[in-house]
Amino acid sequence: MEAARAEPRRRRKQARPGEILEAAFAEFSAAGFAATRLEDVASRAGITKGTIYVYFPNKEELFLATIKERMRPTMEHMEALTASPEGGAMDILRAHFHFVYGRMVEDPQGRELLRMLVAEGGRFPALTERWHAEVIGPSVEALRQVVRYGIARGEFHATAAEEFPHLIFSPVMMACTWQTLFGEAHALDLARYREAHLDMLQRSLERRQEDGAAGPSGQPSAGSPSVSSM
Amino acid sequence: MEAARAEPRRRRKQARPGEILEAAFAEFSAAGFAATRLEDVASRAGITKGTIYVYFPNKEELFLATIKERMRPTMEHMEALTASPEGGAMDILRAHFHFVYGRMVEDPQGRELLRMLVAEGGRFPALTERWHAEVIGPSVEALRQVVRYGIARGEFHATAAEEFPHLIFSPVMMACTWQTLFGEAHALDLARYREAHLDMLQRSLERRQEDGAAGPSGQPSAGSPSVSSM
DNA sequence: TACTATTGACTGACTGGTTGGTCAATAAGG
DNA sequence: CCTTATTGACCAACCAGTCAGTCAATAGTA
Repeated sequence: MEAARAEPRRRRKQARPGEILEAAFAEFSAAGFAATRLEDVASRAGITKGTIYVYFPNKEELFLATIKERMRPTMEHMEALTASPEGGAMDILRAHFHFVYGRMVEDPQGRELLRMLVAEGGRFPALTERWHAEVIGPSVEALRQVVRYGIARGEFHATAAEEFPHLIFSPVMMACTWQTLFGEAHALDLARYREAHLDMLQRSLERRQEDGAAGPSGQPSAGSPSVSSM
Repeated sequence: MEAARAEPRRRRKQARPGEILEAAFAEFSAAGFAATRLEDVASRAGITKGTIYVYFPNKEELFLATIKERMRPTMEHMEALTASPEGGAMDILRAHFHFVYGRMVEDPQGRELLRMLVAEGGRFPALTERWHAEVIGPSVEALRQVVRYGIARGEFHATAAEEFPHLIFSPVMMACTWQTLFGEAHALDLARYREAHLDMLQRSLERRQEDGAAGPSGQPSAGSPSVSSM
């Protein structure tokens, strides 16, 4: 434990918080908030317990910081998705879910994040609210915009998915949870699953003859209308 | 603690285990396994900690018993669903999901059960495996049978939902989780949500002209994408 | 009916181990 | 030297699990 101290001591101050957060994420996601021992977090980060308290005031704040750290990249993607759409609505969904599957389902840390938020949500209402406000809410709203856009341009029919975009997102959540819980023994073939998801989506959203014409102009094949609202 | 001893002391032996399980469910679901104190379980059940150990060997077994107790009714429904189907496949799905929404989404205890299994699954692999073996696995398989039945009778097209019935179930899970986490501040309108779910399902499963014939004889026409079983 | 003996569900004080959090001492720059 | 990041021994609280003892309800006796 005393060997391999090549790092200059002063510079560690920069790196420590990140190292601690990384170790904390691993420990928290393995054992949950209550059952995680700070001594284990410390030893995983290559330090001792006391040092954690130099950078974080207590266990709870460490936990919150850990979650926030992992939430950031997904939050950034959400902003991009909300930007004004162009091209086929189904293509936008395809691209979006490609990112989401990569980020949340295939990446074990993404899955763990979801699991932790579900598991500990009850004890950290502020965290849950923040998650909703900054990730989930915008995500639902962005999907709703895409669906609206698809309806407006005559690509989609007037689907209930406009009211409940949750429906088109839910298979992602299912896959996350499934892989986390049963992945060891009963793993899903994620590539095929994702394609199946998108196929179902297309079939349930696309407009057909019997749906009649849709769109503000009344002409389905008109140019792409903008979705500037909100 | 000494007043109100109307109950005959001897007869309590019958009722105690059930009372303890009920109290334990409330406490475990509120705080999680690790953070739950047996003293709180006891006082909620109107007894003291020692009495718990008369009926359960330790905290872990109490937890397992609590979960198993709540899992039983759903397990029984699964067996019914697996019975040989008749009538419209979509009608069967409708009836099934009616039960499932009532049992898992609208009932707070049903939601809590799911949340607990997700939250503590990592620390109780045996429980997770049992849940998969007795509830989830059969449920997926039963849904698959219904989809297959629908395809065979020409009601559904050759859908990828045959390989991944998870897709048609996933909105239930989403609703459970959503209500548990955000239900306080951002509740879903469950009646509308369920109808939206079923509408989407119907649209994505039903056979259309361009899918070609796929009658009870089981001969899919050329060109129709066949989903190889398993 | 009255009195006593026995039972066993229940209690609650106790223990042994664990862990969040503290802080004086230490060691590594500069 | 002085500064400061880090340590690790330490404390106090907490809690799962134990067990000797209590007492209400019954069974037995006369």
